Amino acid sequence: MASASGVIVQSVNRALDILGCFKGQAIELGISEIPEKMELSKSTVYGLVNTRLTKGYLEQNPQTKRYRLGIKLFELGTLVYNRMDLRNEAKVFCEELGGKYNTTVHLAAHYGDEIVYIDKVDAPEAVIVYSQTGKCATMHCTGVGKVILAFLSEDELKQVFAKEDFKKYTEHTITDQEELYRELRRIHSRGYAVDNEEIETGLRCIAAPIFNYMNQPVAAISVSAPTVRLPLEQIEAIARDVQYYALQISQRLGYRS
Amino acid sequence: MASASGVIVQSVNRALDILGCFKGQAIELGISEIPEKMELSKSTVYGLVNTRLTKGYLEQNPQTKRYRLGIKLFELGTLVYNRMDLRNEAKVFCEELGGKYNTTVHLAAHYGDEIVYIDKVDAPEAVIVYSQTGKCATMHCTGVGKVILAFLSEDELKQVFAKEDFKKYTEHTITDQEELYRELRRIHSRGYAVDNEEIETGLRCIAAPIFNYMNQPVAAISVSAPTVRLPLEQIEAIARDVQYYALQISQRLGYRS
DNA sequence: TTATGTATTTCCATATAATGGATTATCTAT
DNA sequence: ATAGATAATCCATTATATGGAAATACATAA
Repeated sequence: MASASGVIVQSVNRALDILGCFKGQAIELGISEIPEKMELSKSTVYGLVNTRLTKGYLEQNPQTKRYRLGIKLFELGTLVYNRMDLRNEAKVFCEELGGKYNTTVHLAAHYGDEIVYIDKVDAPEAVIVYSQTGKCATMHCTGVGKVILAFLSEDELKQVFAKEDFKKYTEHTITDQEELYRELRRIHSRGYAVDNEEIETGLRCIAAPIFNYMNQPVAAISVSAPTVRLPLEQIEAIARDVQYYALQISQRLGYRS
Repeated sequence: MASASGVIVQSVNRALDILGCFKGQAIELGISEIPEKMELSKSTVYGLVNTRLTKGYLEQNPQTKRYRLGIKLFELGTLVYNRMDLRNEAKVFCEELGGKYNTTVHLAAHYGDEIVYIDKVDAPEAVIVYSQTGKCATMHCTGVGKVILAFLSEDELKQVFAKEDFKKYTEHTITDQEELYRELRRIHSRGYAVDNEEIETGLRCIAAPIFNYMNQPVAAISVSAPTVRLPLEQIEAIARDVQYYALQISQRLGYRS
């Protein structure tokens, strides 16, 4: 994925970059705001945008003339969602795990150089549920992120480190690269990761890796809950269980230890 | 949307058509199966596919070398989903309606010349739930489809009729164009549509239209349940309630009767 | 192991089609 | 009515996408 080998069609590439502009805060963009974000002339952007528009990949607000991501992306997105083998295999295990500890369970997958949440099972007693599904996990301060990093090869890890900015979310967030390396080694040796209020104060999280038949860490599951419900002294016991479920899923993917 | 006005960038257009090839039964396609489905040379397709590949809009199975829709579509799809104003506005009303009659409630929106299910609230007692979300509704044999058709202008209706093939799903499916016209007039005058086992035997469904501030039928909601739970003699009463909720949503969109 | 067939990937010269700059049209607000 | 801002259109130029052919990779069978 990250390997930019082979033929790249410029206009298609640019059109895809334009879609990327809509991932930020701005839900709608005017036609002249897009060239500001990328080195392109307005008329070039216009052609690209207009092409996507006619196909429903972008929509235009008839009042404001501004553009936003279109329904076709939703259609294809749900297709991808429904066809995701990993998600389908993991579903029952995630539900069982969540029910056991009354925690939210996340399933995240590793694609190229990002980790994407692909499913979530809410805690039975959950009150407010805000879905991370479809979003990218930060690598350095989430359980699923760290545990996948911990099992990557040295090369892959370097590549990820080069792109990730180690933003500080809480006072527990590990922002020092050396310290993160040590943490990853620790995670690797014990087989699970703990996010101890590193992305949000008051939230703790235990994650274990999922491997495919080639022994690659293609995904991870995690249980997360307020610190009071995941007390430090219980972590090791729960982690073993998370690892157990992760192994079940791995085996469904053809993994044999 | 359907208006192919303005500049169209050929390669982008073709790249989007390629994505469309993956909407059918075939989840994965080989590079040489794609040119079969569209008038293009293999190397052209290769360039287009490869470009999408590097951006994560397509993925390649390393074993089989075959392609499938990529994670980026899922990411953007969920963005679209979360940002859909209509869905956010309608949510509470759909839930209330579903709870009241213990039925599944669907919300579908009208985009260009298709009607897409954008949300679903399961019946509280539902056992098997299979989500239509993200899929297109057939226009001639679903409640939401018919009720939106019924409020389109003559021109728009003609355009839709030209594209839709009136496939017969059950013995109740209306396949005759003239008969469908009569049905649509009936729906228009009484303000709601009934799908009486027209897409699936044993399933009945009542739908009402949602209008925007320009009085256009931009969406519809429907309640659906096994025929035994929506007996014919209760339909009119329930329909009035469905219309009521639809009106609430319409007003949220700025509609003023 | 070698041969054979199938599917993918790469190469390259050519002409087409995408591009950027300039112009015009369309709104919005004053 | 006017100004200002933004969107849409036009068009000549050349960079770029394209199709045909060739090469590679891979799987299956001899």
